[in-house]
Amino acid sequence: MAAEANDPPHVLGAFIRTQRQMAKLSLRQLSALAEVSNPYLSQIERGLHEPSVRVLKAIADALNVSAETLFQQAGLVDDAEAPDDKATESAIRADPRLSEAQRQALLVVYRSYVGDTPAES
Amino acid sequence: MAAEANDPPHVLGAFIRTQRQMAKLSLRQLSALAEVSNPYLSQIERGLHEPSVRVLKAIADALNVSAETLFQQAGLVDDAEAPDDKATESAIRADPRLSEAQRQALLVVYRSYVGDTPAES
DNA sequence: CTCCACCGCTTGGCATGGCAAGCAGTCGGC
DNA sequence: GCCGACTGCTTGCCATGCCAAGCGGTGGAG
Repeated sequence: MAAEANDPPHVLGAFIRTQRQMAKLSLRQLSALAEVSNPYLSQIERGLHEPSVRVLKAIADALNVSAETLFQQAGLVDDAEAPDDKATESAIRADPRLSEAQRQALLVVYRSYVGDTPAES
Repeated sequence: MAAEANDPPHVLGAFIRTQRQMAKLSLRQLSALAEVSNPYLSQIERGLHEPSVRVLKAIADALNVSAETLFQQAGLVDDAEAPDDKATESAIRADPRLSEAQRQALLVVYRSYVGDTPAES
């Protein structure tokens, strides 16, 4: 009953490793960018440790991913929180710098990403 | 001269304490809700410790504030620059429903619309 | 083949996170 | 007066985060 996939640190580590490899970085390169030691990064990637906020942020920065994304992987947005589904859409709608056409285009793209059909409700 | 205000843990602690008092909760009550020990919560509020991700999330939950808000107080969102102009960009960055690739793509499109070059780092 | 540079991983140890137990102070009832 | 029940805080102590040093393995240059 290893249940690897349910282990939060394990999931986070796998995600980080994947991101690192996609960015074509070696473990040491990333560790240098994030200013953490290379052994510790290795341990994080293999799920042996749950990194602190500071380290998590540093890694997110070095990988050019948003910190929120990593926090999500770290298992902290599991249920009770309202994920604020509408936040992005609202922001796009309210943005004064967009023309109407641009606004519509952006919304279409965004909805296709999140799998939200305009809803014929 | 203890630069209290600049100490990330100190700021975070003060914020938590304020939120707790606004919610009319005693220290022990909040500690029970968040499932952390009351002495430790006391230490966090006074800036003596920097809580882990797990504890931070638990406290955010118990206080009914978004985890993101606490992370911001914890000093890990140095992107920050987001007055009015950046509302849309922030929303995209924070959106949990986007994959990293999608997030980047959306940002590129948005920036091309508003004529904003990445500018930073 | 030897050497050097890189890869990722293991090990020991110090610093910090986090808790159980116990402290002093305040308030209301007896 | 004395007593519980509440407030927040201090003090050991163990578990964990995090790093310096060193390991074996691979691949190209001499």
